[in-house]
Amino acid sequence: MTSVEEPARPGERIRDAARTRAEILDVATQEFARAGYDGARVDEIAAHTRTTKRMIYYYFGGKEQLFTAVLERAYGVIREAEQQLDVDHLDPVAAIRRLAELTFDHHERHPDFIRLVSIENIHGAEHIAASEELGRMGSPALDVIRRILAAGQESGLFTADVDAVDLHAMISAFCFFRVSNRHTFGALFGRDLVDPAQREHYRAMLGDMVIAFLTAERTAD
Amino acid sequence: MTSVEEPARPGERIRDAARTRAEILDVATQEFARAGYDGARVDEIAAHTRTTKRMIYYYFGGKEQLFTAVLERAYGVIREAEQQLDVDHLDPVAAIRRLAELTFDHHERHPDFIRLVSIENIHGAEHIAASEELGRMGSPALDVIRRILAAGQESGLFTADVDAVDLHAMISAFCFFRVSNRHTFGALFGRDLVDPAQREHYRAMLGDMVIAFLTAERTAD
DNA sequence: TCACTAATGTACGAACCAGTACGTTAGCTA
DNA sequence: TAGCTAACGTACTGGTTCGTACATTAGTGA
Repeated sequence: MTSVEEPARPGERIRDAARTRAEILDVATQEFARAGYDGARVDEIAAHTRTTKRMIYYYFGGKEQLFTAVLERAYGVIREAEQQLDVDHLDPVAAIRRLAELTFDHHERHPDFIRLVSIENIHGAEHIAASEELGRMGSPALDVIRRILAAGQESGLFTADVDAVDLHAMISAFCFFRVSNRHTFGALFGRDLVDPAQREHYRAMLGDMVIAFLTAERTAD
Repeated sequence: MTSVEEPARPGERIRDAARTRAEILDVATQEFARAGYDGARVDEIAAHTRTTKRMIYYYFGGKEQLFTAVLERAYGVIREAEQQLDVDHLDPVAAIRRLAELTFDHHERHPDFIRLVSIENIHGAEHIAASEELGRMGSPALDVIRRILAAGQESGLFTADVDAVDLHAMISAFCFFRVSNRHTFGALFGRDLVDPAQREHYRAMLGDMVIAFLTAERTAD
């Protein structure tokens, strides 16, 4: 995230709206991800900031809107990563694998994002619904998938006639679950899905799974 | 769940420890699944019960232990379903598909269970760790998968040499995500993954995916 | 340089909420 | 049938937590 670090001279009151706002967002992201929406404490967020609780209400209006802003930024980050993806020079099989790995890597690097999304789902995605920004912005990943699928299906490489949204769900499911359910899965089955030593194993497994699905001979249709 | 419905004659105080305990568990399951751990209100649980808050503390000790008891029962339900599964008469391919469908069906029928597990993950699976019962009981599904995999790999039908835990993770990921992330996914991509009209579609997709993965020709090894 | 406003800080209130002290009664058993 | 205990109810408390009223100052534009 875009953490702001400025040498705060003690006793001096420096005014910087953008910095204060950004700092609140940074800390709020951590706190919400740590404890969930209701478990998060506004006072705790303020305490980890160089400003006071008053500023949270000044800039965001309330806990609810703060969480929405946190979500907006977190989704913005993954969208940026997706936009940077360039797979037009790859053949469909390699392109799909690359895309899947991007999702895999992003989810692994941003467990806070995963937690925020889990939390938002517990609350019925009401903050996304309340956010204009989140409704507006589409998904670059979906566009990429659409193009790869079209190419793969046209060339006959891909036998499955899935649509982009479903394929995105399949990829996301694997990547998301690995991080989101790490703790219960580990406690129940004694295997840490996010163990760094197993990282390449699962990354390959995801690619193999998606490619196998897309290229399998259909027995009967 | 095992809801208990007894005609409560008004003004009369009927004593039934088992019924009271079960009723608290029923209501607590709903309340925790609805609002998350910190969002859930002990008073609210009590209010939807024919008894009082005092009884929650009498039987369970506290909010924390109540949530643990709720989790224990929820996991018990899926374990029972898994134990009923009999796939020994099926060939490996059909057997794996049947097992995947069992998970699919259970997750779809028990969204509360999914929410509880999501909530438990937000809290680092600390309640599972604190529960003797949950640590003790293994997973019948894993045993089944192990047997099917062994048969499939021996007969040469399965080319992938996955292990049971990983395959279980793959199946669970798809089934879990579909329910757990229903709201954010729906809000962002405009597709309801739990739409009844799409049920068979996703159920087949899951089976196709798993079978394709297990039976794909490996290009290089 | 003066005045105005955006930005910030302090102190507090009102509601909420987990947990408990204390009192009561149903139903079993000796 | 007496008495004992498991099962239950009422009423309250102490701490917490979101939110705000009110006061203050930094920086900017006229």
